[in-house]
Amino acid sequence: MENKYEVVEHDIKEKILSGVYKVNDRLPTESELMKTYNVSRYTIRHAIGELENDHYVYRIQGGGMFVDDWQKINDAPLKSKVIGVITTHIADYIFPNIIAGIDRYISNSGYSILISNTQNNPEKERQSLLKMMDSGISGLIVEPTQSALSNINKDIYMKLKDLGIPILFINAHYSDLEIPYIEMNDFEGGRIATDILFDYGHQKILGLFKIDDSQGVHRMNGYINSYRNHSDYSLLSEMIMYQSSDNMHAIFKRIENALLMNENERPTAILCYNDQLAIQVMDLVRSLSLKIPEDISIIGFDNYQLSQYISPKLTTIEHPKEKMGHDAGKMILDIIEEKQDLDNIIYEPELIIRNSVLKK
Amino acid sequence: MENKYEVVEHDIKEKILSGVYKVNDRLPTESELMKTYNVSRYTIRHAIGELENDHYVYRIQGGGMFVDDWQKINDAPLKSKVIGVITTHIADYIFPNIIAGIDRYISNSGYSILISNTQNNPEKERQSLLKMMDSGISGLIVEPTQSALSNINKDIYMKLKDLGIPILFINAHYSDLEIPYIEMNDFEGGRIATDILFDYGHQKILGLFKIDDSQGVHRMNGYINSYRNHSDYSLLSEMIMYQSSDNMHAIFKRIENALLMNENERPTAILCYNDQLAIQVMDLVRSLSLKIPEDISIIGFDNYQLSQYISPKLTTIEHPKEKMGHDAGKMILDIIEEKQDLDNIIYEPELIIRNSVLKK
DNA sequence: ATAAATTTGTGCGTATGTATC
DNA sequence: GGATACATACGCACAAATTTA
Repeated sequence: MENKYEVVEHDIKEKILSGVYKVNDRLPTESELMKTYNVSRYTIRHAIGELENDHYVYRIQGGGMFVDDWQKINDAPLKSKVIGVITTHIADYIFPNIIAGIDRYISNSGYSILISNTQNNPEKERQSLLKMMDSGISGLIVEPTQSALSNINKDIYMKLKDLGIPILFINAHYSDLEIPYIEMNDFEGGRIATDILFDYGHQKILGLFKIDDSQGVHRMNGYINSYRNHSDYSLLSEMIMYQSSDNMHAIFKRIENALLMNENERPTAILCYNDQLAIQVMDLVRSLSLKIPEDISIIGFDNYQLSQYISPKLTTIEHPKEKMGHDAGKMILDIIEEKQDLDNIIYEPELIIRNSVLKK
Repeated sequence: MENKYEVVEHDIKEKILSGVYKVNDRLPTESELMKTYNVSRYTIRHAIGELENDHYVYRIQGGGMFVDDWQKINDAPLKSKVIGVITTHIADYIFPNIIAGIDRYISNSGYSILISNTQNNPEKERQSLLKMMDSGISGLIVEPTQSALSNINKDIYMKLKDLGIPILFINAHYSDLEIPYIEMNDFEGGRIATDILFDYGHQKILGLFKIDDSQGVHRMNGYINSYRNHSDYSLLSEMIMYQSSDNMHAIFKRIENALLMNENERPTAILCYNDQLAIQVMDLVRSLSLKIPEDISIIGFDNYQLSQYISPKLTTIEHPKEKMGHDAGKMILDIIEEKQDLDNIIYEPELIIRNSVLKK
């Protein structure tokens, strides 16, 4: 049999849940409830006390009793309104802009960002994924680590899908997972960057590509495609591929060797995997007493903020950054709320012409 | 005054916490407690009821009252290993470096960062704090918003302290809260930056200060202090104070007017609140066909990454950024794990001399 | 195995304290 | 200041579960 206080408790709780009493509505006074249910004041207080513990009611001495924000408080531990974001770096390069774009969108819906970085290490990516899984996130945005290599964390991604946590990849994706993604058309970017160099009369174009992420591979393939359309030269001698695990000192030594060839043999332009590399290469070129762009033209990728402040200003391929973050935030919330997968987004590249390329 | 039931509650709770009553020990019966504390049964039941809600005690009808496994239950929500970080911006200026420094330290201990920004708006700071409170974070690092103005969120900070969530301020602190902080010695920074301009022979130094955060106020006071030591000129005509809510167009107009005075009257140097402002001011100076540093010398604050890439390279006061983040991460984990407050950290300023200041 | 004693749970009446309107 | 409403507190009675004789 239900106790008296339980009858009162359940009846009032039912009225709150069904909307008869809405959030911050004032409940009847204790005296009124005593008459309504024909019980003592103790019983009313006991019943309301239970509801107060469960955060359905709050009481103000002298003021009255009110309906608490039970939906928010009860949902909080389940639907924490947190989006996990895993990127290779947090503070460097274009990542702050991407993260800011995500934040700009999702914070309007009351979401926060739980951030973690992988430092380009798949083992760290794994640890980040496990942490995210424990943290009760509502969705996850990941920039894959070494996306061109085999994906050691497939099991975790599958597990997250099983748990009903939507995932979205940005910048690149693992081809063996059916997970939506937002990225650049990097192949096309590599192609048009190389095309413009050929159009400007360059014939030997050194390509520098990091090939453990798929951006680098696609950019390289675009470069190769353009090269095949414009030139008879063998590619191999004019392309340097590297992985993030490589000793960068040795890579720069190889670039230096290419630049130290005699004037007829050496490249007149360098296509760099990204702006970060391009800025380092510019320092190297200058240290060899070569001028940019008179002796060597340089193109980068991503339109890193610094690119327009260095001298000469760097010609580069645009990366949407903030917009990508914004779109990623929108897409992950759409998936969370509509529970439906949406189409991938691919941005077409756009060349930003500045002063690091010479028209011959 | 403490109510009777609170006296009983606290006394029993203290005995549980101190180990007089251990987990699953049987407590004295209600009758015994009535005699011990010389109160009614109602009061005993009220006291024990509170302890039951907080999971310090469980009761078995007919069986007795026992000590609950309070350590496990109370620690569970704290186990989230997440540090909240609230800053004015996420992607801009020096904040990515600070955040990266925090991450570098705390990720080694398995912690993640839950990030939120205030866009320099105290109301947004409030929302961020409330979100953090709901998210079960273990600690909180906050860069105060408009720290020189009255703090509308004191109640939330107090609540967080009550919940046992350690808080740490960086860059500035609210003076009406006893919460540890890590910041620059901004007064000294303002002083030495102004000193060097006087040492270099400048006599009229325009000071530009944002005064709704305490960094700006301290830098301004350092400037004033140096000015008093070096000059007879009235300060007021050579100092512009503004708040983030001000129309920056109007502020720049005032700077322009100061620069358009005839050569004997106009300032020969400008001390800028931070590098971000300094870079904008440099554009303004150039647009008036004045040369830096030949006509106008400029000093900023914070050693923003861009400062060494622009032309001329900006002379500025160092801001530790990554180190501050790192130290903040270490301090918040120390507080969490050792449960003891530590001393504040104040970094002494260091002048970085580049090319934006002329020795006259 | 049963009954009695013990202990907590439910419930009422009353009185006084204190915050709000 | 007065009326109202929630908070604390005491005493009593009976119910229900457990322990003990």
